Amino acid sequence: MSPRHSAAEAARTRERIIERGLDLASVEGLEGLTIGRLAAGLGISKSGLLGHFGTKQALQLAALERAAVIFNAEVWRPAAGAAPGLPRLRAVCEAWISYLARGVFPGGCPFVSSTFEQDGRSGPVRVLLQRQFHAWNRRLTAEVRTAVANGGLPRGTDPAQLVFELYGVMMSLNHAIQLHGDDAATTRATTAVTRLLPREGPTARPVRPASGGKPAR
Amino acid sequence: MSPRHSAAEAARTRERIIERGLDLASVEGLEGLTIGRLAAGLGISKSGLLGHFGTKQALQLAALERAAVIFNAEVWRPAAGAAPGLPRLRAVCEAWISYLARGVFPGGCPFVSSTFEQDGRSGPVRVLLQRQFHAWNRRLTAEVRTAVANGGLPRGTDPAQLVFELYGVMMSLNHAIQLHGDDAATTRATTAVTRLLPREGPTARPVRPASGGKPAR
DNA sequence: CCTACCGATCGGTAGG
DNA sequence: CCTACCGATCGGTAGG
Repeated sequence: MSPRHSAAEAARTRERIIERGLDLASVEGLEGLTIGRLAAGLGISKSGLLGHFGTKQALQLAALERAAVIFNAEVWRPAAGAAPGLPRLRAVCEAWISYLARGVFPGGCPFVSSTFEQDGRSGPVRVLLQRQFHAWNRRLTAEVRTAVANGGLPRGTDPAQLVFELYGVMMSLNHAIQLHGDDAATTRATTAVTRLLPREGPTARPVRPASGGKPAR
Repeated sequence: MSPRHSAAEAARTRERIIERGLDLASVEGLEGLTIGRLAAGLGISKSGLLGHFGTKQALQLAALERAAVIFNAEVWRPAAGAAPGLPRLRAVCEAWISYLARGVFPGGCPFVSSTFEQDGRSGPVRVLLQRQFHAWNRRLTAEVRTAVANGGLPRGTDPAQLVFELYGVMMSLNHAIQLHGDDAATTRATTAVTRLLPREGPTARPVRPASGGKPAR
């Protein structure tokens, strides 16, 4: 009657696969997340591993979903207690920088590695990545709008512009750490964020479209 | 006496391989630059292709060297005629944005795709990438110093900080174009550069380390 | 969860 | 530049 392995054991194995797979993907990319290598690293057979997901693609999707959970726990949750608007934005960026600087994943942020790997492809993996970036975009943009509404950021601030620049800071930081091992970049990222999200409030120069350029949306 | 194919013909074939290989690498990454696929696309045999380079790694290195030549022609050369310092920096950034927006490579800037693919690996390809980024860093940093010296940028500007942030703008732009097909990001990149490299000169707020942070070198 | 296997593709070599 | 081939590894399946 009882199976050789309980459902709970099977679920735990599945967790281990995703965890290890995500670490592997952060280093080797979602394509380098090969079933054979992952199975060998876990001490199980390829078919045993594949039984949990069916296809490599399903494993890739599961790894991305898990990455989102961890990113949320590392970057959003620590900031959730801060006051809405500018304080929360600053807390998010601080946690974001810390997440990159501490090397939560051995190969850096898996979303960064994955996006530049997958952007030339098509299919469900790319689509999921797009949706995940969009979701994070919306969250940040909404928080910027709140900051503008409650006076934390100057009127005239372009939310999409600010989010675009914050992304840049984080990608540049990820790059500096991963390619050059340059820990001084952490300080630079903090400096850049401080200038984008000034403490001083409404008297600071607003982040808005350049005069002459047509406003974005 | 005369070989079946002249040295000139062989050299032209080599050029075609590198050209096509670089396009392929910008989409699939330097690892996805497989000999079989590239050979099939060019209508030659795998061994015929490999004869020009010996190993896949040598092909990858040749592709990266070629990428640097093209990047230089696209981004540095158009700006070389501008006055040293701030005008040249602005011209470089304009050309850089244009290079990304025009889609000179089908998969975006090959240095961006490659750096996030290779940063978890080791070996000559990663080392070359590091050297290429360092060389470009030095060039930009020197130009920033010139701008500070001749009054184009405010005293107290931290060159490494400014270069760090310019990289971020370009990576964010590459990401927005390649993953989201978001052409509005081009305007945002221009806006960000305009704020980092102000027209107004010495009265603008300097890009320097945040107070409290130790100055970066 | 396993062993045993499939066809396809990988980088690379031998020999011409 | 070619054909013909190598061992290794890929994602995945059959059958238990």
